[in-house]
Amino acid sequence: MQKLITAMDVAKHAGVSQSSVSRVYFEGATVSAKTREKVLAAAKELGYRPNELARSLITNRTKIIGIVMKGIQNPFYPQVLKQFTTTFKSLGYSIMFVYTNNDEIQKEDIDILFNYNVAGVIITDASLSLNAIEDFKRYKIPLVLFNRKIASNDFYSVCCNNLEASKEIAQFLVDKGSSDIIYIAGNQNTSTSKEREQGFTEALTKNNIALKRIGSDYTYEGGYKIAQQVINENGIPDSFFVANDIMALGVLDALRESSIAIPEATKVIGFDNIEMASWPTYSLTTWAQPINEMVNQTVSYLMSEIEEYTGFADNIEVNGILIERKTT
Amino acid sequence: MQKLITAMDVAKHAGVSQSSVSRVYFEGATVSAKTREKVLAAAKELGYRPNELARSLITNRTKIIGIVMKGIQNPFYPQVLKQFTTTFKSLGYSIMFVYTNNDEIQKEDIDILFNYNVAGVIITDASLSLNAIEDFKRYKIPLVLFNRKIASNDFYSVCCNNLEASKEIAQFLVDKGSSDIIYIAGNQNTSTSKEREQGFTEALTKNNIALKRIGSDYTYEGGYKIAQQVINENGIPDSFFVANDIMALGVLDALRESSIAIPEATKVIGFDNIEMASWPTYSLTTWAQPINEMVNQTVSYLMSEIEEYTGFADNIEVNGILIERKTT
DNA sequence: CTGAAAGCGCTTACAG
DNA sequence: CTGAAAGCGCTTACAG
Repeated sequence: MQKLITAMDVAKHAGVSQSSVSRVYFEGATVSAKTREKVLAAAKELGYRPNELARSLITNRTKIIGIVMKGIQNPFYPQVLKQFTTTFKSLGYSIMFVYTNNDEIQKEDIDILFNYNVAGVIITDASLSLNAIEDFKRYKIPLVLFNRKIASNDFYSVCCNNLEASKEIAQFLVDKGSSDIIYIAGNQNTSTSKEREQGFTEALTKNNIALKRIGSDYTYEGGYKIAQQVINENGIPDSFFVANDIMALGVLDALRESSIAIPEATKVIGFDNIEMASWPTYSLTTWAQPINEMVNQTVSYLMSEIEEYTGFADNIEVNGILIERKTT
Repeated sequence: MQKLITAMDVAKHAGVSQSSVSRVYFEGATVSAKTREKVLAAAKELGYRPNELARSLITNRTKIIGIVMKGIQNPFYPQVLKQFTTTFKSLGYSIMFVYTNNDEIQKEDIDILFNYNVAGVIITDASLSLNAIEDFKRYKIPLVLFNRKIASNDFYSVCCNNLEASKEIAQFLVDKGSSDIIYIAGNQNTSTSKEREQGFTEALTKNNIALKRIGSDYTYEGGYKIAQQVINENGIPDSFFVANDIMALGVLDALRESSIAIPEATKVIGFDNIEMASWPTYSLTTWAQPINEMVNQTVSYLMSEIEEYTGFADNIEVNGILIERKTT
């Protein structure tokens, strides 16, 4: 390994003390313009850069945010990741990325983040095992559940207002004249799918319509298969409310393969407003999740908890908006 | 901030020295079974975990790999990210994720990775500014350019064999009877687009066919617009070779909107084999990039350079395979 | 096999 | 404003 240029090397070269070098790179420290100049010149010449690891060790705080993601196959999440990365970068924070297959985050998934002493963690589209919950509490690491909440209410979560959204969606379909409606759910036990189902059911009940529910898994293939099944077995309803866009695209494709006219014979509405929903082939009516605002809420909570840990928990719900396109 | 449990705390609790605690957690160190037991028991009780930052500082090496990604909107790359994360995790490495908008990676994009003293870096779908090149050389950080190469040949790159692939694609189209063929290029200056164009041109020339080339930008919208333009201005060719799948989907959608029968009136072939290419709506013929093998080549190079830095550079080309679907 | 001690590259009271 | 010194939590020769 290459010998690192350290603050000591720069100090010698500049004829100042190592502390002075440190002060030049530490925001808020006071150094005279003259010293700063000498240090920066020496640093440039030697190719010095402050070692972030040493910094983190001595200050006992890192500028790393852990992001744990499951559904990276769903185009919604790369967008989210992009937003987070960009926003945190502007605040001087880096992203440690963890991919997991677990619906319920396990201790093993996050161990490494704790070992690196991350400043905060964001978990998207997954819940937490008891083990993991304990660790977050024990080590007082700020956590935000993004687009998912957990039953215990022990952590801060940021979601779209799913209940309100699905009520509006239901009313929208009813107003369009639908009375025979199928809800295609996402993975069981996910708060998003449950809430969307709940709001939807409530609004339908108000209109004296019984909900038909079919379970699926938040994937394109899941939506595709379920729609085929509906076509073959149940007959086509007036409309489908599909718990996320990527499934809705599967539903659309299956309906088309059976030459079912949309929106004439049946209507389809999704959730998320992923990029593909706006493609002319799909032109999917959907609910836009306000990613920007959700990201901002998450970031500002984390920043304040990093500043001073309180463990404060809340479920934040951000309003979205219906995007009407050609499938309704 | 919470007081950390350190090796010293564990040592006192277990009645051994701090060195012994360290040895229990350091692979390859020798400790008696008895000591190990005492230490682990104490550690468990106290909730000790070795501080990765202190470790990295003293050993002067981290277990962090930086991944710099530009095209996260293209579904090809989330897949790549997933593979890298999974593979590196099994090797004990974590991922620091950097998103950038720059076609040419700038010093600012990677500064933070150097400050964290990452063990290695992967840059996908982007090239390097001179500044950045210098830094990688100067600090001797192993680097792999993934799915992109740069002119200077100074770094290891891992790509699909674009030249061979595009030759085969050309021959495939010619064999299908095409003689009027348009190539829709990706971003200018990207090695992938240039190589695909070159191989394609060579094979067409052999068949006495002149290439028609239109530049675009590797996005869905880009493909869509170009195809509309072709429809309105140039007339439909026998077939399109589109430099990546996401653009090809845009092309398909535009053709369909104009009710152009595929593959009867014109054929379309893409590159990447992203998941959506297999969706029944698209069923796009394409070239499958062997992601797994590309990832493995990247990882094994990085691992050996981390073991012992040589700065060895090479351009690795991995063979892919034509996936024939319904658009040809 | 184990412990005492040096040292990784920083920040930060403490004097001056 | 600046320097000398302690200390963050580890690894690793060095003795024993």
